[in-house]
Amino acid sequence: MPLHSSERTAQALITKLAGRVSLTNEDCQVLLNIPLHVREYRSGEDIVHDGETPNQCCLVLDGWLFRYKLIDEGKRQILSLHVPGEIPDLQSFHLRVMDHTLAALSTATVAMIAHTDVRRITTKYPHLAGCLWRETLIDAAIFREWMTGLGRRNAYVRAAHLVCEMYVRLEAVGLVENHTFRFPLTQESLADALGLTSVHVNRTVRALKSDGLLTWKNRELTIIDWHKLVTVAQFDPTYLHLMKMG
Amino acid sequence: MPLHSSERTAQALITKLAGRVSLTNEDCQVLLNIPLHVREYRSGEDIVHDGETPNQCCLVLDGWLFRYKLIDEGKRQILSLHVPGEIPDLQSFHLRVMDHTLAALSTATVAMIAHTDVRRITTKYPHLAGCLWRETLIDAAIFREWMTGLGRRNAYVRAAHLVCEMYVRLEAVGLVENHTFRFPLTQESLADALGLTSVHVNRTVRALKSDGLLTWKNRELTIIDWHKLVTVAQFDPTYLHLMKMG
DNA sequence: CGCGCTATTGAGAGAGCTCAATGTGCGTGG
DNA sequence: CCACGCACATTGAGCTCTCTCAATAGCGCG
Repeated sequence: MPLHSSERTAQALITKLAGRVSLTNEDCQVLLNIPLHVREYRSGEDIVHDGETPNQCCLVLDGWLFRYKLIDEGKRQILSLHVPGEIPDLQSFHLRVMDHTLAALSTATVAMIAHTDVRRITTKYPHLAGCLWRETLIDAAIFREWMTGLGRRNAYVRAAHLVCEMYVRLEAVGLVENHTFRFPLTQESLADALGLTSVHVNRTVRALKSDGLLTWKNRELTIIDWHKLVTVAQFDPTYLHLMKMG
Repeated sequence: MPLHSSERTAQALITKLAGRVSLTNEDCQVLLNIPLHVREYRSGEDIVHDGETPNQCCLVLDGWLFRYKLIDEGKRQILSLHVPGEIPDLQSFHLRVMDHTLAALSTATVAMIAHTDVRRITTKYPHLAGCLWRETLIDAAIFREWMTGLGRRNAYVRAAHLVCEMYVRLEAVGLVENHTFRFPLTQESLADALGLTSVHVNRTVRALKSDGLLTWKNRELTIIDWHKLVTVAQFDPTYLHLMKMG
């Protein structure tokens, strides 16, 4: 029997959280009953803008989102990439004003959750509050790793590291098949994520390909030599905190 | 009448939180009753190490702490600086393993808080849980700003931006006097925070000084021209989320 | 068929790095 | 009170990673 639309969507969140913490049956029931408002975004479309004061946040159901800041004369830094099961703007629940913009990287389906509902749940169910808090902390852990790359890793290593990270994150939500996954970035957006120019990304990616580490074509990326990639990137997935807790 | 030592220390946290959210009398009472264990650290001493699984976190009472990651061959990225009133490793409450190291930047006094006590409080007082959650979100907001600097700002602007940030953060806890504050970094640690080499930091700082923006001597930094500094850095303090909420 | 977006390539320039030497201030011990 | 050691700061010179500018190529879609 097919699930209701709202159940199907909340299921994404449950699956994600359940992969990281222990959820009781009650927890699951509560999550399944959150009112959701499903919405589609086109690639490149802004969802919540820098400076706004949102009263809802969004759960990614399908496609990728990303967050970015703009500084003088069109310079852009991409702060994070978000895949299904994540709530990229959960911070807006406790921080009134957006200090960056959330947008769709590809065509994307998201489920909006009202802050009032989040408040109701976090007040009544401390364990669920803890789960959500934890998600925002993992977010921050990823920021720390990116900072380290931006400050101390060269272009080649930094790119390799990002590929490792996205591979592991997508694996965790079942979106990798045959070492292959959708990687819906343009070279320009990849450049903005890595703090480079698109010209240099082009050369860096070419090197990664010609060194036999990966292939990337038509928004599909395939890992050719995981071991070498991990070695190059000095990739240690601890910071993704995928282990269960609580 | 002098406060008890533990009251005096918890007061630091209350003052900090009260500057950002509304605390009820009950909230304050709860905070004042947290068992604390005060401890001193020498400059440079590690407090919690990468890979550890701490069962407590620490409130800064005096001095500065910092967090960092080490990568191959001694490269170091400083991820954050922490001043009195902050709880730099609060994330360890929900993330079992440390993905970075917390250390003392200067001689520092901290108050240790057991995770069990945090759990007791956050479970029973959702509003306080929210306050603490919010603190970790502000942490993450600062990460985002630093990432933007690391990826997209040049050395001069990045350094100016950090000075602006620390000025505002210290102002908020009353540690600025006459546009002057303690800035206990060496050029080497500043370099690791900015993702530069100490040689380049030396030249960058010289430029900031000779452009009449600031002075910095004997670990004391004075802002000479705040307006120009803000303009150079394109500094907008929104991301510090100093406005009250909730 | 042609427009628009994305990717690719070349060549020159520059911000920031590396290596290495020198300077400065301060605490310690004789 | 001076000598010494140590940590930190400063400076020079050459180098390289990444950027800028600009041109060309490929591809999907109306």
